[in-house]
Amino acid sequence: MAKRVTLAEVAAQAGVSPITVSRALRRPDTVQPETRARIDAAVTALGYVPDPAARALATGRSDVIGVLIPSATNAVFTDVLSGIYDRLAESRFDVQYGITRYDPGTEESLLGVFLRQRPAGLIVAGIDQTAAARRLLDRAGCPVVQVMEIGADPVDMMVGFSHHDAAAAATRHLIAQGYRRPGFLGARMDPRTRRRFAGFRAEAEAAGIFDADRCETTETPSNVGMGAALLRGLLERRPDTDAVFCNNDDLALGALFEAMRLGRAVPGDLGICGFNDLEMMRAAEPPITSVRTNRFEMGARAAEMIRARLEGKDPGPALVDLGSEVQARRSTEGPS
Amino acid sequence: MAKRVTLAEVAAQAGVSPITVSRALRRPDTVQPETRARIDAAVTALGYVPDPAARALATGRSDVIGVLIPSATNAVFTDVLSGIYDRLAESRFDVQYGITRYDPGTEESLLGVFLRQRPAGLIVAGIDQTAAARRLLDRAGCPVVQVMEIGADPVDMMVGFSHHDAAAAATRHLIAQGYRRPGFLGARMDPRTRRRFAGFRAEAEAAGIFDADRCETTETPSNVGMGAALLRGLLERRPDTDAVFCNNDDLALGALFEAMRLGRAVPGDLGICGFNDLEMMRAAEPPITSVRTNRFEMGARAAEMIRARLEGKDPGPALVDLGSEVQARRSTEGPS
DNA sequence: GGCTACGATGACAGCGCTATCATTAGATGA
DNA sequence: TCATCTAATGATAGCGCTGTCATCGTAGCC
Repeated sequence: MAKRVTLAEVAAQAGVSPITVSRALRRPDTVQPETRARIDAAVTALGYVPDPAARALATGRSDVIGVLIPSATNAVFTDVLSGIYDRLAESRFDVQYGITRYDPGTEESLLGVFLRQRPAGLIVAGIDQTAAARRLLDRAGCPVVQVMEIGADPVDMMVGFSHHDAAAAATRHLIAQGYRRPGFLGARMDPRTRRRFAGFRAEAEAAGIFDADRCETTETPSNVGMGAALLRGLLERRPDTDAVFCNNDDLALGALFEAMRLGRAVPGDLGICGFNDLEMMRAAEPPITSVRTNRFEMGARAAEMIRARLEGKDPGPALVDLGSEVQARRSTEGPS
Repeated sequence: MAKRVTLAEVAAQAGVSPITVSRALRRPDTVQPETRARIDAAVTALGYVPDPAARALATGRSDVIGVLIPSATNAVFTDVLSGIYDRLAESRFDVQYGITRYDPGTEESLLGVFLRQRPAGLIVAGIDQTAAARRLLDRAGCPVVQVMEIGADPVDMMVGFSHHDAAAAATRHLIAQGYRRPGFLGARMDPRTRRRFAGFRAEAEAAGIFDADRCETTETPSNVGMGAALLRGLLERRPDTDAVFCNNDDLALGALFEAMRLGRAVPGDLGICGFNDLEMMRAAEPPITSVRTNRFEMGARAAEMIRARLEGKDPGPALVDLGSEVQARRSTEGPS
């Protein structure tokens, strides 16, 4: 256990009072250059590092930025996390995160855990907090960014994109490519998934080709095997389905493998479109069309907005739409 | 900002002194049942939650368990993280994590960040710390668990498996299946990757079929597209290669897609074996052989060991080998 | 009955830092 | 020259909790 060096020891070494050291560290411009130099020398000589707990207690404020995400294994959220981390790594802030497991109740209680630490800022995924959680956020007393989505009535700031519109664009792409009997594969029907489904449905209905029987969904978590299972189920019921919009890329990959097993040519017999545009979509054979979302950027922007607010700079607009774009690839080149 | 309820207020409400409330909360068996009941009632009535910063300052110990992993997006580490999280979510401990980006220097400095918080415990990935980091860990003054690997000379506790042996087993499997000209694909040649390569090499040499020209590696990060590129490169140089052991599943998936593009039948013309056994391996077409490692369990055990130590229970053996096993699937059914 | 032993509770101080206000020295101007 | 102001620094107190020791009351024992 390295012995702790206190402010007072640094002060003694530098021949000033502790409070001056504190100031020199936090607002260097308020102490005379030569005093500061002496203090800096003492700090490095003794290897002083501030005690975050003591600071938190004295200021009633910690340097923790809390992040609430539904899952630690879903690539979508880990990409956002990376973005956050990237912009906070060199700062005085620490990231602490909580996993909600897609459960609003868990989110609510984790929010309590974070709040009692008086966090410097809060980043939460989505816009579907419970009423109680919403109330907690409203009174958080720190910058709050909702990520992943945009919607009306932000708690504070928001950076994301419209899942509805992104799914609608993907559906339009399928239709434009000539597919006329598109289906939908979805797992873990969380609020974002539902909005994507709504986007698919709206666009399919507008084209007069929506068929509820071509929508294969499950509440269980999403993975590649599930994509295969869902496609199999869908094709058993509606063998003439000529394309599928998959709620995410894992499902799309599973659908591709299942199509191979069933001897359905992609894209000739079956068009496949994913969502999120993970790296593997581009590398697949055939390469799979997907909807690119800017996940890393989302986290990065959220972190930047919080930092800007905390450092008194201009955080820019409170609502940032990062958009999305369909990455058209061979898997949706059109029916043969 | 929800106003903070202090211990003193709870004490007043319950008609006892603050210190008794403190005791009732931390070691309930040391206060009389009825006193405790009164205190509990006051706590719930006022919605009291302890201030972690004040506690940390008073005890010189925080409830933070620090986790150091190389990457937040690599499924391997997020699975470990999930395991840790799973066993700590309901406890008084908070997880705080740092990303080393596979850089020993970053690991060292992050270690400093954690240590100054006087963490309750530390979990670090791997056994390849710098000398300075090693020294810090030795003096950490808290339980330390190294995860992902096992090796000689643990800092404190260790839970993992032998990457060398796991790779050797996979290689033996390829040979047993009849492949005689196996190659190796590797990206991001970190220490674990190198040990896996060593395992492959040892086994191939033992069989008298090692060929350095069949080893295609790169220092750049691993992904599916890279798997495809590496296989292409390998086959250009050694077209008669009849199997590949891929350093991870992303590479294996990329290799599968590339084989499809090149018209090489898997497993007849080319056997493919991955590493980690991510879910998608089972769902692929053909299903891909891979080496199962117990990542979630690894995190879970690490967390349990730390908790046991902190709670004065028996943490069990300090070195836990979780092993690994080859999951044989169609992709290595043997050459045609 | 008087003593010890022990369990339950409380008083006090202090963890390391910072907010607040006070003080000092130096600069400015009539 | 003296009053006035400003910048730099210091003294004091306290953030909310817990370690340590003191105190009190009661059971147990001869």
